[in-house]
Amino acid sequence: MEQQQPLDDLFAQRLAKLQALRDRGIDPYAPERFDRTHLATEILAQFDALSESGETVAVCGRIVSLRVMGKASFLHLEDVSGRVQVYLKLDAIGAEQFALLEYIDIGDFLGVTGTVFRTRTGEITVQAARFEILAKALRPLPIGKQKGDEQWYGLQDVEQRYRQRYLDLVVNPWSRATLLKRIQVTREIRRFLEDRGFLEVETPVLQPLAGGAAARPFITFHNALDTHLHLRISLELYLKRLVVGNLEKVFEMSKVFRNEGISPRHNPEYTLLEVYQAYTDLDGIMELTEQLVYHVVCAVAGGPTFTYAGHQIDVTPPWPRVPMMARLEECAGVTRADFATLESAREAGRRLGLPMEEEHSIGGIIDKIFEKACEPGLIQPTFVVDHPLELSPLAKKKPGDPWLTRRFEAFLGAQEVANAFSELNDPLDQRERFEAQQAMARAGDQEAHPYDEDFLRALEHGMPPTGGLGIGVDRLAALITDVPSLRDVILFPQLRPEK
RNA sequence: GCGCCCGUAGCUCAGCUGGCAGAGCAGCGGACUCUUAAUCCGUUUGUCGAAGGUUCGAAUCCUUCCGGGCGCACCA
Repeated sequence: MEQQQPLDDLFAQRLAKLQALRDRGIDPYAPERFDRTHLATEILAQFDALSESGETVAVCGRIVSLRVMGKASFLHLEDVSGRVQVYLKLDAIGAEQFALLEYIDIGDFLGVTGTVFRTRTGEITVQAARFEILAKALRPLPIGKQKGDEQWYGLQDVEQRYRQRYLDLVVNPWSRATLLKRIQVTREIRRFLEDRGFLEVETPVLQPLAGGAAARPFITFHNALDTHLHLRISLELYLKRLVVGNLEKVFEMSKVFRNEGISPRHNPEYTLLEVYQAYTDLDGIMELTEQLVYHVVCAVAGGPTFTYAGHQIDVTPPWPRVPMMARLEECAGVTRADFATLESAREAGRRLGLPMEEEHSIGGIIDKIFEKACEPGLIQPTFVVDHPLELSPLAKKKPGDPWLTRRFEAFLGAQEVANAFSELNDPLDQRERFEAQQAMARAGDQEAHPYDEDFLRALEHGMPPTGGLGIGVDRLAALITDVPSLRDVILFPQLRPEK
């Protein structure tokens, strides 16, 4: 802000233009509103009627191209809908306005009033009767030039695209389209759930204990309370408290925070959807999940199929259900007997060429083997069901087989997009699970679930049978939009701070 | 955290077996009243990511650091 470094030439030139405008009594930052009659694409769509009636239209937007000639000029204005060409002719706008063109640049905002016509070369164009500078840009817009589908120059630098996303949005239509689709994904999720009577709720981001998932939290400090607080890593435990409170059908779609590495598949803060429905079970949640994803894909992709990484993926329900252990035997040749003891489990992992030195839990080994051996093949939507108890401290045990739980993970494009279970509502069992997690924590597992006495108290007041669902919204959006990195569907992905 | 790759003008990029830092676009000046990658004439622009080293001489070679991308690890 207070930097006294000499401004570079481009900036100085534009400051001079700003001053020149002000010297003529025009302050580009003075206008507060411009009442447009049509968006750019509306001009194009309604051309016949507009040109026939000869009515006056008013359009506004950012200048994205500018071709100045001696006594006539063309430019393109871009607004939220698209682009429309504007024709400025000396005879039509007068010498005084025409002279102002000298102080206008690509990137400035302009409001134009005029009539609609078609140029000799066929482009629908607004011929200006007058124009108004609505705001000036002091820095250059790194916009490419465009002819048909081809694009020259533009903004390629990945870091700049993420740090200065506003430039990416102005300059790269494909990036804007992707991000708008991501916004559409969250909107359609809300619409789907609200239409089915789910209440959208907000629960604490700052929590005394961060539970509901296996992950390392961010820890912050509250001065007045003189206490450390954790940024939430999931939404689960507070939403279940609301089910205890008879809200029955709730969801939250909001940020959670995990203190882990950053990669194309991981952002430290990401958008998680969690849904809880009382009086339904895992199978009810499977149907809900299928219908939800089907609805979102149809709305965003225009039909039940989309392409991801070269695969055509069809999300039309129903999706196949496969038990986790059966799948493991199929693609890794391991059975439950291999997981009888920690040592035999490690041995099974080593047979498959996986490093096992760090592994200290059977569940962790099962998870790792599944991830390496089975996930790559799960391209079409698939429910993997019946996860081992050790991996699932918040899920009900499977009746008749307490080694397993009533849980599923939904895979799509070889990625886990949903995780759900019949929620454990037995407070005594839940207490035992927390104790087991505590033992794992003592054994060195930094991501073991914390012992949450307050949550147990809520369960002890009684929670109805409930099905719960979690969906990583960013990953779902990345799949539907066929982008390789989460950063492409997050407006401002996390980067190391500059300097 | 580890490994590999990248960083040159406002933008997109050449230059990299060491020898005067370049092109197109943007900008600036001029011509041009239907252009559209406007065209034509002229022209400016650099801490070559930073610091140090080798060398008569470094954008180029070496070291360290900063920032980014990808892979691995952790995870969703």
